[in-house]
Amino acid sequence: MVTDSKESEEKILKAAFSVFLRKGKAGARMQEIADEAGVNKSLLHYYFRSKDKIYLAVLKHTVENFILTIVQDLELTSDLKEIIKKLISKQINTIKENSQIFQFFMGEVWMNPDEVKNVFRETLKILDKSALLVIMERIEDAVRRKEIRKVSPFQLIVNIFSLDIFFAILSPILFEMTDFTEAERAAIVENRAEEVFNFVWESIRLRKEE
Amino acid sequence: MVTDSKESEEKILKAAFSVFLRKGKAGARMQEIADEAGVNKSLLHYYFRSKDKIYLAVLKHTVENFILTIVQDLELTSDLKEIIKKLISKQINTIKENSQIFQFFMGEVWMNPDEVKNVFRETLKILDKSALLVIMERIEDAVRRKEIRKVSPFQLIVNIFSLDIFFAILSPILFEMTDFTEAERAAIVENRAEEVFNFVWESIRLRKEE
DNA sequence: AAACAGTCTAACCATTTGGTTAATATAATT
DNA sequence: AATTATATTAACCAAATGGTTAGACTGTTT
Repeated sequence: MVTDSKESEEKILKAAFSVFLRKGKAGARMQEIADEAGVNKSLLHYYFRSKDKIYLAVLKHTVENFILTIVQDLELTSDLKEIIKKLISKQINTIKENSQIFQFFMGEVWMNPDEVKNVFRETLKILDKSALLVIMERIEDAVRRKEIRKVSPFQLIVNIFSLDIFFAILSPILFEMTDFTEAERAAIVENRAEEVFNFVWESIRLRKEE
Repeated sequence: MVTDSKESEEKILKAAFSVFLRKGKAGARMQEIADEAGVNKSLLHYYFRSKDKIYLAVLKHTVENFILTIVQDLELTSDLKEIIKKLISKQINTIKENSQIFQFFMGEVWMNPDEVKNVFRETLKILDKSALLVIMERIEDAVRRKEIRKVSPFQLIVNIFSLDIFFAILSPILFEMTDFTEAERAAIVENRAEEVFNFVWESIRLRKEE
């Protein structure tokens, strides 16, 4: 039944997103995407020309998500401490809710580094980076005001994101190295945002006498 | 020419390692492995039964590398500060030298989480974990001696490794967000170990009056 | 030197895969 | 209602892929 023209395209994209995220570029199958979209396989080639093109669409979406997660649009509290606390908690929540996206991204970065890099560059041109710039300014402000020690805003943000994402992706495996019970593990995951904030803030805040 | 029996097996393994690391499980091709090993494709099935089995061998090797990188065998300086400094610099060097392994690992974790988890568990049983335990004890000692603030040894080690590996894998892409020149980027990469150590140490060291 | 066992290969196979084609169904336009 | 443009599908195809088989080569044992 020919119901609706552009809805098919969306259904395909949605299905492609789901399949590529689960199987990766090499593992994804056109037939599986078609099935999941409830559509004939030829239609995939009708709307997108090839597997590569569909993959590209998915990759774009993924990269956008990735960047927006790092940046995060925060209400601009004046207090850097609050800004960082909110940034971390928002990042961790976003990662938790979309962990597949980030795992996929980490995987594809290595499989198709050039393609990912290109898409990354393109996406950066389009996206609004003001939120990131504001945070960086706040960090520099705080350094000037001696609220925190001298740090590179870029490296600080990278450090924060590292602490957020790596744990989110690998914690199930890392826990294998420990004797924690299920309950303890859950508690650690639950408190990760606080732990990261503490770790970061203790590192950068300036004490009175220093 | 039939030269040597067990050398073929090794050549195959080596080639498999190279191909799987570059292409991932789904993207790797038996023929490519055979070619790279300079061997008939049937021989792959003669020594290993299937693609899955070869993959498993590669995965095991990878996981071992991964764990050994986290753990690192250090000479046991008495000073925790020195231990951490050495741990970070060794981890970063290992990651830099074998970045493919870690990128592959991060990718496979999400594609075959259960398989990876199993291999991880198995490998943990075999490997000598005493080095890790010693470091953890040192951390707890240092807490007792009020050299550092109260931290969970597990989380501290995870945090350190996060800061090491995430940057190593993603820095080329993250730099796209900045205006750094090539020289500046190189300098940042070069100094990453020091940056991480500072970040960590500033976070955990206890000041006199605290 | 004959028999044997282990190693290795060429040829082959069934299945899967991305992609194409030609025809059909539906919606839009005249 | 006839024509045209757009969606959609079933059937098909060539190439690629993991795997098998039957035989050949080589070194060892008898």
